Amino acid sequence: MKIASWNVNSVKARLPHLLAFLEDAQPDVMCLQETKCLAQDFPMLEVKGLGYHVETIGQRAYNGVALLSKRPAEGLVTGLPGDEDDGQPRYIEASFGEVRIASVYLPNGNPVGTDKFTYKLAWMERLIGHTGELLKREIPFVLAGDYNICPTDDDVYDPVAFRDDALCRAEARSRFRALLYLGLTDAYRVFHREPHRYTFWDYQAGRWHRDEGLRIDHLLLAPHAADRIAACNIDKKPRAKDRSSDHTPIWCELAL
DNA sequence: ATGGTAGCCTTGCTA
Repeated sequence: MKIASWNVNSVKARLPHLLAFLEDAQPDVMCLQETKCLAQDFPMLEVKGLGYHVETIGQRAYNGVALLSKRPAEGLVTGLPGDEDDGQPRYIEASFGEVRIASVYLPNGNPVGTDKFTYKLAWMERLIGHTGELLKREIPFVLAGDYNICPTDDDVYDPVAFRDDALCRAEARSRFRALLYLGLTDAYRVFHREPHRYTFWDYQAGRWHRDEGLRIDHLLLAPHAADRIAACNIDKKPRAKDRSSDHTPIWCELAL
């Protein structure tokens, strides 16, 4: 089973690139973030035309997540549990056979010192709590998405410049590590130990051409999924295209 | 050199 994740930075602007990726990579489940459109405005026909089912929640201009899948989703959960007043569409989760998969769009949190950073940390606390609930079920699951966290300085092109950025701050990194201490596995690091491998390159200042990026998109595996991991990689080809997202897809293969 | 780019339905916000 192949699972991919991609922050597309507007699914409507990225539709040709998304369709090309689905055709080439043939993921069984594709997790999208920053779709930036209401569910009613999602380009359903084009995606369904490639044989994918679609589950999505969204709003105009910001946020939005989706699960595209070759088999229909079951047991859909929309919104991260733990705060009824949080209306930002950043989390969607469902089962595909025996595997449960979530598309996660963790808050950016910049600038530090504002309510945006407070919201990020609170959201992470809720994700930690919900992960604990999922672990109790003792099923294979994958939390895939844009975490807006560089786990270590090896995941940043310029750690000094980003020292006080919300993506690198200790408060955020410690909560990411808390997810790992609960038993989740960073799928990319199972196969790749080298530093400076990225999933995001800012549009500005020629960051892509200089390979000055961040590793902020992650596939976190529950123990029963980590037991079955066969491969994981970052696919840089979509980032090289014209009119690309600032992120590129990451995927893993589970022997399930 | 405190810049630069992209998307949205904008004239600023978010990233």
